[in-house]
Amino acid sequence: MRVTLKDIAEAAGVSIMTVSNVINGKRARVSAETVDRVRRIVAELGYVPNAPARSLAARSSLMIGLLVPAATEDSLAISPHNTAMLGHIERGLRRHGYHLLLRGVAERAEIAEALRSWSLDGALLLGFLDEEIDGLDKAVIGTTPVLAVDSYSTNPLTTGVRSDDFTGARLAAAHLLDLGHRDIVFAGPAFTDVGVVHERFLGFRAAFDDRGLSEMDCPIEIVNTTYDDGVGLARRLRSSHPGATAVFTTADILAIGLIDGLKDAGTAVPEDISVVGFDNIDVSAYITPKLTTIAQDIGGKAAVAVDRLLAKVTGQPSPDTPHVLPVQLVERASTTGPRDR
Amino acid sequence: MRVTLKDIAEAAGVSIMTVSNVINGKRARVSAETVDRVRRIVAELGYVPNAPARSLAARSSLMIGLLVPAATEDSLAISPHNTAMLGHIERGLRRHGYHLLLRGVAERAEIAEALRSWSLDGALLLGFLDEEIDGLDKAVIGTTPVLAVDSYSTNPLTTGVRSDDFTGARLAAAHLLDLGHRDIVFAGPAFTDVGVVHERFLGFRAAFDDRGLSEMDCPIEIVNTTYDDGVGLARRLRSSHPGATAVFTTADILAIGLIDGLKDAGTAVPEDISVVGFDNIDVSAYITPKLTTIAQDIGGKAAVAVDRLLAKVTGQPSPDTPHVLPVQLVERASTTGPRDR
DNA sequence: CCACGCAGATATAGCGCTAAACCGACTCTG
DNA sequence: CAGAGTCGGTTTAGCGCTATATCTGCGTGG
Repeated sequence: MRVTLKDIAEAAGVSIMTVSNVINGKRARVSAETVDRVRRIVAELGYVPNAPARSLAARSSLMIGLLVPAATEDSLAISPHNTAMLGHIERGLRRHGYHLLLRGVAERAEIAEALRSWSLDGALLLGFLDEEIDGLDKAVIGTTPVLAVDSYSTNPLTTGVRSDDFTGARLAAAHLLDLGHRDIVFAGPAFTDVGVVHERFLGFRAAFDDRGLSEMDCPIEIVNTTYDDGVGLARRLRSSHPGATAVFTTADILAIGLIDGLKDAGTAVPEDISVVGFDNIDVSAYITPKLTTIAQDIGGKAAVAVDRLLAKVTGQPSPDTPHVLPVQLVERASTTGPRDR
Repeated sequence: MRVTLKDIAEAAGVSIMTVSNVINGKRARVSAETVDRVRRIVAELGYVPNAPARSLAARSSLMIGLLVPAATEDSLAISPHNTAMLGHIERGLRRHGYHLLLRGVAERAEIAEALRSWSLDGALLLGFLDEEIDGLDKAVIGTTPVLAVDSYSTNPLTTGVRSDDFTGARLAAAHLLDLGHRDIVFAGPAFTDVGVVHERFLGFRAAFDDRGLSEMDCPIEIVNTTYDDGVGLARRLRSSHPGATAVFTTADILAIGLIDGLKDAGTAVPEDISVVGFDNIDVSAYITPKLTTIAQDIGGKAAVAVDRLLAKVTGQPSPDTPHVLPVQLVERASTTGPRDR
């Protein structure tokens, strides 16, 4: 029924190992004629190697796990930014001959389980909280190469790749300040004293410091990063921060919801309120007004993540400092000077 | 180093099979005390089953392949609609204890290879061309349950799930006709005499027939379904179809590009040209004007696909007619009567 | 009191593949 | 011309797990 090495071996009149060697390109110890013959029979019989068997014997599966945080609820499980990363990562891995096991992770414990069960050759952790990454010690990870993307964890086992969030936020805030805004709201998810959001907050503050505006009040709005949360924020913004003339958000999708919510409430963007996003997802260029945002190099981040992980997988020592990708301000139409119509 | 069944067995003073039975919940032949003891030791030693070994021995991997068409070029490999499906499918599979192997497929032959190599328990084919699905005979598929999503192929091996494309297009065209449009362009990718796009074309024409407008000219614009293609279409629309007052597109992302292109060229949407999309991806509600489109029940489609596939996987006979999900017109702001300002 | 069934296990035999050791026949080479 | 390679393989020994017998007491009914 299923064609195995044995079948090929019998048909070709050689041993099973010879066939294996041919298939794996270890032609060193096989004559050219034998290679040809085996190749022909493989094609004839439509042989396809059995991956589990290969994994079991070789202790390598050519499979890379991609773990992404997933909500247990019914909301969109994968963020737009992670979705964009996903496509690039899949392509990158495929080009290198690896396969991708996609796994949404709802609870912390699942990370460990996912890592160890599938004898994965390696795993990429996309956008987890730093404390989750911190918790991954040798006992949990075992010997699986793991790399965290977008993490500020100092866990040496997961040293990975991220964007320059600090500079991004600083650029965004500088842009708003230079336009003349002074009452700027920082909108993003709850953060502790470390992590992506915290870093963006620091960058945001730094722009004020740069201009000697350290004493200035910077209202913070804690809000999740979905479209609906943006709409919700818009609803309460006028009452909670009546004087605000600009909002810096930590995610484009949040900014987009915010803009739509503001427009629905009759607040003009950018005339009444300027909005800056972060990520530069595709959609940001499609909306009206086109979103001013901080562009992350998504393709670059994915490529570095894949390269670094595969290097680790093939046993090369990996650097112990994260690769930080530059970001840049993409000035579009959602920002202008205050009362500047 | 790695904890195996053998280690547990030794520690518990039982045979390896007893441990295996406990782990797989076949407690029928194991006493309650033994179950407890083994359970405790499993937890203590942090045992996690080795999936490849299990797959090899049990000829079942708990892995479902998700194959999506992928461009070889650098463009976004996964369409927005498939991306949306992806999230729902992953969640559905995870809830049932299955894992997801995501695989972009650039060439036809890869489908066969992907299907057979990973002793997948089943596979979902997302949005492939009908002729590609047709080519999947017993010899290619083997015994792997396979289900095609969004296909009109009559291949009984892949009978799956799709939306009611015909009705969707008919609704869209009817909507435009009812608004008074007569010169409507059909914009979508090249199609043959079968398949999603063809079906939408038939539905589009049917709306004309319904109104006794069979003789009416329906210009067709062959265009791929990306944002950029939409922009490109906008550029040539005025010259190629100067009289057109409305465009029906086969994908939202194409419609969005078209709208942006038209706006850039100074053509007002919907005042000068009405645009209807298809899919109702999230973005369609974010743009300005909000896109009138045909909503597919993405969550429903994903759920049915998962349910049907898993039924097949567990050996239940599967229906030989595709599950067709209803669609509905979502009337938003990108359509209005011609010259109706 | 003896086959007989049955709970509670265990022993055996692979699944399909690979790593590593081994082997015979040649070819060098000093 | 003996010892040391090389070539072109083959054999052996699993990887960690599961399916399928098989075994061992022990209570039972006839």
